[in-house]
Amino acid sequence: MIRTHEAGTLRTSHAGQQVTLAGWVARRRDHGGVVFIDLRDASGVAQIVIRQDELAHDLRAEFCVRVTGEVRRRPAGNENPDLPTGEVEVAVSELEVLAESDPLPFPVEGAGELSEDIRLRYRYLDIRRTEMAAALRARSQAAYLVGDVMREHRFVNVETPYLTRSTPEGARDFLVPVRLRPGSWYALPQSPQLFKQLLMVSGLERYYQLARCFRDEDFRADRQPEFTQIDIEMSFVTRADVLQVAEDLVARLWGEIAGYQLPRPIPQMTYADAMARFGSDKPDLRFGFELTDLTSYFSGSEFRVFQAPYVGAVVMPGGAGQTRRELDGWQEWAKSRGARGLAYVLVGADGAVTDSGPVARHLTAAERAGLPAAAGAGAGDCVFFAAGTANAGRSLLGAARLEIGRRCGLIDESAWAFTWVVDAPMFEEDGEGGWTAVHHPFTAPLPEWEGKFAAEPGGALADAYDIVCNGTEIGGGSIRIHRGDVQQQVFDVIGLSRAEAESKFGFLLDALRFGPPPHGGIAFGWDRLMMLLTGRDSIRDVIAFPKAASGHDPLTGAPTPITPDQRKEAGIDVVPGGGAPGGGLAPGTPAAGTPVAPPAAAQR
RNA sequence: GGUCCUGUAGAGCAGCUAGGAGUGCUCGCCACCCUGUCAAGGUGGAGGUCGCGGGUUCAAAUCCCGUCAGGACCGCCA
Repeated sequence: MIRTHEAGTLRTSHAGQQVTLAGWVARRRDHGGVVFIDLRDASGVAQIVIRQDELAHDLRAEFCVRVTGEVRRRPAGNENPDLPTGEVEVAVSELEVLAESDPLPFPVEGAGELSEDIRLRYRYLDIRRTEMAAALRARSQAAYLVGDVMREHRFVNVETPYLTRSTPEGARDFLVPVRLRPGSWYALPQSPQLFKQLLMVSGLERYYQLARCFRDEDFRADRQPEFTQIDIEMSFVTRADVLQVAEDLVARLWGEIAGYQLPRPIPQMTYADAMARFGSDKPDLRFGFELTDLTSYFSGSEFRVFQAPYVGAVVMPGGAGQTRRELDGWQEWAKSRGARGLAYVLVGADGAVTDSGPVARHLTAAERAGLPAAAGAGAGDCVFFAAGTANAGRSLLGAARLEIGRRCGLIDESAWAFTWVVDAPMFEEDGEGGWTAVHHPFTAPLPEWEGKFAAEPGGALADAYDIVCNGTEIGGGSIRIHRGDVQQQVFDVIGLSRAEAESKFGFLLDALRFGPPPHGGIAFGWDRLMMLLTGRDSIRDVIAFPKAASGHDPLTGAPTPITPDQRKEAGIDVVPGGGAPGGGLAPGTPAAGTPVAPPAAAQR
């Protein structure tokens, strides 16, 4: 080693020792006759003192240096209590510049807010900053904890392929051309879902993996095109067994990283409850102000807007004091979410509904009189309404509830509020008269729905569970279908023909013919989970080299065009069907609107 | 595909509502001074296509149109 000690480890017990340190110039304080340098390495910072060395004046921020000298107690009164090493300093006898640094594109030390673009372009400098380094260290520590917990539960860590088969359902795939089979493409996995189910058929019984997943969809602050899941699957289990393991994992992570003792078991609520009470399948339980259902209250109303399948309300405490401009702002807010507006009434200081707003004058005296109590509003509050279909109305009110929570400071930022949301619907209408799987088509129905989900898809409930923390879904899973006939019924409901099913999932259906065990699992969004655990606002702050929100990598410039030669060699423009090895079109009808038909299943 | 916000020196910003010379702030950078600082301090200095293009105007960082880039959200994300 070219150093004897790490800077952040020096203490008074080292006083009198000769040490050699190596690291970066975090700060320099040049007094002419004496120069102080804060030397930073991965362990922390130590002050070094340089006298009568001309080289010291030429040091600049982020020079990489090596120093040798004696550790001394600082003179009385000059200790720095803010620094772990603040009682000592190194009196330098030798100074060597290992590498100089150009002037920095942005301050590495003491930086406040920085544009993310420049941080990503010089990500290696960004990671020198303690906040970023701390996030990556926390992530590493958390990954070790996951390994510990999974090993204690005797899970087998298996790596599943990154080069796999395109599955047209769900998100868009990232595609990889294959030189040896011109015109044929691999897809990067959206999740290891099918492989982990195959591993259950294999009899491993307990599988986990920190798996990279790829989805070619638009970005959000908490969404990246490649992201990591803690992927878990278990055999011979019921829902309760999976939740037990999941809670063990979450409890360990929050206990050791956030110092938070997770209450066990984590409470559960049904999907239907979550939607009715919070207007969301991932409710933020850090504050109350649940939605109220006023459908029956207004069932006889003459007000045409309230003659709807669903009328609901949410209360904004103190909202009656809002200016006209603020109330109009809510209309704009609602319109930006695709709603017509957000009706409201204001409750006066006397506890009675005032005449303000466009709704109050349409209500009868009786309706107005009972409204505050029915909506749970008190004097000075504002009641927002949504009327329409239950789904749309509740979603709007749920979003309004979150917005109220933010604007009114109702959310305790230091709180952790976990819940399971269980029993989601199996299917939802696809808008074209058919059904589509809410979760994925391998999700098992609740036991009581097993015999009848096909006859009544709209009401069928899945044996599925999402874990929600502070209004963010951090994981989700289900008990899977392990019988081929049930799987086939699901495919029938979602209108997937036998030929299509065979073409797309034939390998899974094959496997289900060979004694598949009952199984189920869960996957946690690792990046999102770390974002919560480290208190960051963006998933990009817990990923070493993320893509920018615009969809590219400012550091490397990827993605880039390829050369005509690369294009030719990869066989990108080759249309399979006759010429390509193993070619021929898939059996059944190729997906409509797909210009190039997918190749036949390769397993045949 | 859509809505909104942002773009001014190397970094972070103010200036824009109400047009009047690149007017300003903090940090950084360069030179010099300085032997106890720890966001060191002091003196002096350099650094600008006000994202880009067009329009209105006697005059545009400022108003209008377009465009590009970055960000947040809706759609999308089984």
